Amino acid sequence: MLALTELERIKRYRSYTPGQVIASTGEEPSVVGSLVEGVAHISTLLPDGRRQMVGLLLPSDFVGRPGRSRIDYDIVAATPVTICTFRKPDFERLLASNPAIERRLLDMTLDELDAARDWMTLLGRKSARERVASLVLMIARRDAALNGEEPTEGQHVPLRLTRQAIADYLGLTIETVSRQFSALARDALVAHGSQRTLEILDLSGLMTAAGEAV
Amino acid sequence: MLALTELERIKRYRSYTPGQVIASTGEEPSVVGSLVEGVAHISTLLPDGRRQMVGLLLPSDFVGRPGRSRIDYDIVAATPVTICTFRKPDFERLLASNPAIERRLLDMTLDELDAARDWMTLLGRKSARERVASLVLMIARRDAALNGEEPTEGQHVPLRLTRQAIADYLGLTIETVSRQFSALARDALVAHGSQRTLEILDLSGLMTAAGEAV
DNA sequence: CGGGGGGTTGATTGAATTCAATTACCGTGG
DNA sequence: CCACGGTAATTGAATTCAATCAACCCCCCG
Repeated sequence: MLALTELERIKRYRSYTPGQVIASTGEEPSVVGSLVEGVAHISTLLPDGRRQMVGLLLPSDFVGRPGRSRIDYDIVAATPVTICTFRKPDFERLLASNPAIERRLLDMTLDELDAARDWMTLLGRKSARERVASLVLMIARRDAALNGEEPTEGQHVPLRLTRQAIADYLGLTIETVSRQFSALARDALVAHGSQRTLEILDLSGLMTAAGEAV
Repeated sequence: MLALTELERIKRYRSYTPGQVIASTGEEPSVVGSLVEGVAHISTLLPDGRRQMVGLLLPSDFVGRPGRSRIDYDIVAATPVTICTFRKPDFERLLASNPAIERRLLDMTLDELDAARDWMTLLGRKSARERVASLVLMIARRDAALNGEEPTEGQHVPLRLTRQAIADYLGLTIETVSRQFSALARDALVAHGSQRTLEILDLSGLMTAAGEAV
């Protein structure tokens, strides 16, 4: 691909420490690029401090908005993060000269839209128990998919999120999240592992608890 | 633009009556195109019948998913709807030959993603009162924007949605929606007009009630 | 050894749902 | 034109689920 060398020439790497703000509401985002390593949170903040996470950025995800000057959410590094960035004009030029990249970007955005809509159903209609079970399943699926596998009983699921991040993601409080994890363990659907990891004991039970068809 | 005549040649019109299903979960969507007239709802359904609306299609919105074979939500006409459609292969060919259309599609999808994320904040963190007030403001803004205006006190806002549709949109029950409308009227923020219309009495009060900064 | 962040658990409160009854609205046909 | 039937909407009372307020634990790190 012709663009690759061009791309090599204009790319730069930036690193962020956990908690560091990558972009914030109202700003013109300074970076456009691709997340190479780590996890970042996309969240919105109501005037009184309530926070809702509206997206998760993982390696290979695109960061920033082509063709838009202002964003309405915050992007914060949750772990050490490395982003491969381009300056905006360079990137715009690259886009214009290479329709395939734009096509890829459209596909990724459509996937994000689907994910956002799934999440809307969770936030609008699911109970606390269903939300927590759904999150466990989502992470288990994503992890299994990395190796081209399906989630299985016995699978160890690393959450990689604090209780506060989980609560902000699920639209709950940390106390409720904690209670629901305990309840899922009490019902023998999952077992607590060490440090933010848990084990799936009953997959179909977990799916039922998540409000999915089994 | 060269593509216009080509476009004219391959387009077809389809009409739907209120309540008619335009596309449904699991299907390969038969239509790709642009909504010309009317309102359609995008919603997801949990196995036990709970429904969440995840999007609204209005004139000029794009319907369908380029490059994806299966959708995970239902699209239903809420009013009489007309869609300008293309057959998939025709449309794919058009896309390939005309990068500008793809760019436009990307922009529209990014806007939809922003809207979905706003809605996630509403669903995850706002109270019933805030949700109802937010909806009224959203519709008032959209209506005012059609004439290039801002929402004003005295403005008559046509909701054009049944209580059930509002409830499915806001992640509430119809009873709660009804109570909150009554409460907003009791507090003199809005006044009931006839048949699914209401009048804004106190704009900044309504914004406060919606959880926005004033 | 002390302190602090993250996490769990308990008691209480409160907001929204559920269950139930009533009223308003609208098109149809007598 | 009005009575009728059905759907949509409102209102009330009881219940439920999650938030809030508060105490405590655990473990790691200084």
